[in-house]
Amino acid sequence: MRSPETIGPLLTRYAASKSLLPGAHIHASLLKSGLLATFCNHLISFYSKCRLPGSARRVFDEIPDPCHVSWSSLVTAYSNNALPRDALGTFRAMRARGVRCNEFALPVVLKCAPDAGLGAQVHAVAVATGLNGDIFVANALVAMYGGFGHVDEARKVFDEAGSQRNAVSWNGLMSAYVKNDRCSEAVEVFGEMVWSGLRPNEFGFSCVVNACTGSRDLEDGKKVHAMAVRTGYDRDAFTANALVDMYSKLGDIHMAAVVFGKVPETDVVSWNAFISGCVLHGHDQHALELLLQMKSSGLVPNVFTLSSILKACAGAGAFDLGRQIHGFMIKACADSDGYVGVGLVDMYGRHGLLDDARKVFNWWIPRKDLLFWNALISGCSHEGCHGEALSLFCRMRTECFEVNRTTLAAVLKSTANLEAISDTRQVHALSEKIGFLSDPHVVNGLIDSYWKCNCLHYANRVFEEHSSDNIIAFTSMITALSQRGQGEDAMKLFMEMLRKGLEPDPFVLSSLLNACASLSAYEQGKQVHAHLIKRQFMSDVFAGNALVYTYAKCGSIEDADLAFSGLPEKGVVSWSAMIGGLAQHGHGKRALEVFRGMVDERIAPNHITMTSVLCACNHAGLVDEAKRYFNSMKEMFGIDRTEEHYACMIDLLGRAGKLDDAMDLVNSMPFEANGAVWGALLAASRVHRDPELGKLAAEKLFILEPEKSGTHVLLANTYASAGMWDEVAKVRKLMKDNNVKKEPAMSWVELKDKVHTFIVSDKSHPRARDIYAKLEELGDLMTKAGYVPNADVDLHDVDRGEKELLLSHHSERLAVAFALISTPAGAPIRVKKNLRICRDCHVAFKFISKIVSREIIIRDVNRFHHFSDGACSCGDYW
DNA sequence: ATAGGGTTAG
Repeated sequence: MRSPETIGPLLTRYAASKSLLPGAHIHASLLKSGLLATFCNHLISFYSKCRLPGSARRVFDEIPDPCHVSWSSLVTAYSNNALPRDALGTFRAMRARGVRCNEFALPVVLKCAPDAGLGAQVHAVAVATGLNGDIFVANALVAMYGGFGHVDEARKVFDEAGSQRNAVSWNGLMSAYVKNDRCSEAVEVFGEMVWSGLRPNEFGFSCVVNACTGSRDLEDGKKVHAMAVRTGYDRDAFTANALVDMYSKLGDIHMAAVVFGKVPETDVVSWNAFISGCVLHGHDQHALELLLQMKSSGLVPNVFTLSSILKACAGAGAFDLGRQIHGFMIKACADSDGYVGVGLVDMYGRHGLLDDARKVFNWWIPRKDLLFWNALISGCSHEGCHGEALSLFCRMRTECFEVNRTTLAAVLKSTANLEAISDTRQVHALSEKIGFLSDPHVVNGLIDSYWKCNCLHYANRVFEEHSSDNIIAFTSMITALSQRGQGEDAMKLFMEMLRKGLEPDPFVLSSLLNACASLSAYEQGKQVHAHLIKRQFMSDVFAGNALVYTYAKCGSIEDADLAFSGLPEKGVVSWSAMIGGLAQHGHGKRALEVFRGMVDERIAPNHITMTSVLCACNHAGLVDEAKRYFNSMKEMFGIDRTEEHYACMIDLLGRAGKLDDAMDLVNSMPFEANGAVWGALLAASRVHRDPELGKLAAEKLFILEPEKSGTHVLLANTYASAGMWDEVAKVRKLMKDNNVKKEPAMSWVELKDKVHTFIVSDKSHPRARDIYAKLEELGDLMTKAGYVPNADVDLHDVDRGEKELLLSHHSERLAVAFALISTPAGAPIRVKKNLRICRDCHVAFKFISKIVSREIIIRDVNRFHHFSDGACSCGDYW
């Protein structure tokens, strides 16, 4: 037996190193020698630290008359071993017995308080016993109030602590603000602490970094980072991880990578922080690469990692990996974590695998909370099962009771697509009732839904109520306007937003780029690009993709290419945008090369990519390649053929003159042929002079799309191309009888900040005189160069000379002439047109491009034509 | 050298 005075320190040492066996041995010998009561407090503490609160309790029960230290040690044993109810019960028993409450018991009891009410009762005990003056107790009170959302109470306790305040007090107060979404105040508290002369420790640094993250304040964050480097606290594991989290959450992926590389001991949390930031900002592919690196560094991903990675899988189309994670989870029984389940429902939902999503949803009994419902409802909205989304929403209201902004936003997407005005109004009323009308996402959903339901009045009202300080409301309106072709109004609204002092973010700029794309506003697109650079948004994946798309739509495939090469990360959307752009510009071979590059990079194509690929084959006349892709896409990429793929294929076969093959495909496809299919066949029948097929297609179109005037014109042209003039006359009479009007052909050209609109024989433009003079001048030069007008197929009921004059006054010619007299020599000219370019203008622009030595780029409804030096990029195949 | 308070990833 050891000498009694060494026993206490020994037990303390065993407790610190959790050496259970030697400690238990001492316990036994104390029992034997009858000295237990002397060292009972050491023993209770020892068992508590060894995570054996039951043994601590048995020691306590052996003591005939436990003192206040024994009592508070037992309370601590329960509290520190996650038994809050036992801790509280023991505390009550101790109070009931009249045992003195000391300053050690209160903090651990406060940690166990289930709500602020009980916490306040403990606070009252502290005041009654005068223990509230103890700084440990005060700090614990600050933490308790902070944790239950009573920040102002926490502040009061903090203030009352006066000169006793220490670093823990400051950190606790900061944490209280951070936990209650008052991050900028937390940053201020940090400033006060520094000002008061107290040097922040590692807790303070990690806490203030989180505050900067929460208040999205990168400027302050960088200052704190610099300060941490100066004081060496950037080497602290928590602070380093918090810095990684800050940079990656705030979108500075580059700095996140730098800081991540300097984390002294990279752990799962560091990886998770970095990976989740990547996913948050759309760098899905990067996130997946990080997972591999993480695994090869020997760390095991946990549920945090997996739920981030599932999002990345959903975004990047890395669907096999998603399935592997699902399998891994079933095996590892990691299903208790709801986040991963939600990630699975979300991933399957976004992949169009609604059955799998439903299965996971129905199988995940343990925690079917709000998030699960949201994931499934979002999946349904996403996949177009809008009716199911609505009925799930109703079921949810009875089974789950809770609804949040994600739910509302998802269900509004469905009411929008169903154009269900009364449902939209009901969701609007519910949002108002439960206080979500201040939420930007809900406002966004409402505006969008009212737009789609054609209720401009309500959309405007919601917008005006929230427009003053809400950038998301502006973004919704700008998106809605640009999607409805009101690009100019979208630009105006953006200017208004700037005037109101709202800082543009990547979302609104991406939306604005779409407006530029729809307007073919190249110059304005470049300005938005400049905004993106100036505000350091170039690492934003969405904005980057929008740039590719916009430059392509504005006729500059070179700029699109540059934007594409500069993307920080290329996802399926980026590749598809580039392939689609190349396809529209007639660079079929290059589009296919890019597609092969995409496959080499192991980016899984989706159905949109495949449409672009087929479209590329179409514009370049690559029939065999198209057939190969069309026939093997299911097998190679797991993509089912959609109506669009069939329409594209039928168009391609028709254009190539394989009308029989095209009809075979129409008859064998699993869809009812739609307007796009018959339209393609009608166009093909005109080019390849098959009036019989033209008649059939036109008859279908008269039923399917009676509102479209183009059908009559194309049919008449088909007859005209086959020399069937009687039939031409019949169609013309039919048009007159049915009062069908040709959709007016229009062209647009951008000059500086303004888009100029022209219609045929337009005289309304302020510079009309100069424009017509230019056309006349060009006409002479063209005739000298060998140009012969081709007026055979024009439907206007006028004599030949007049027809030729009309041709030379087509809207695209006016637009080109206007650009010629308004822009410097040699500058390329970009014109957008609402119909297909006419044959005669196509010939004329070839001549003009050579005469004036300019590149003329025409975007028609179908594709781009680049005229340069007497030739067109389409090779006259269109 | 008997007990207590504040920090990280979805």
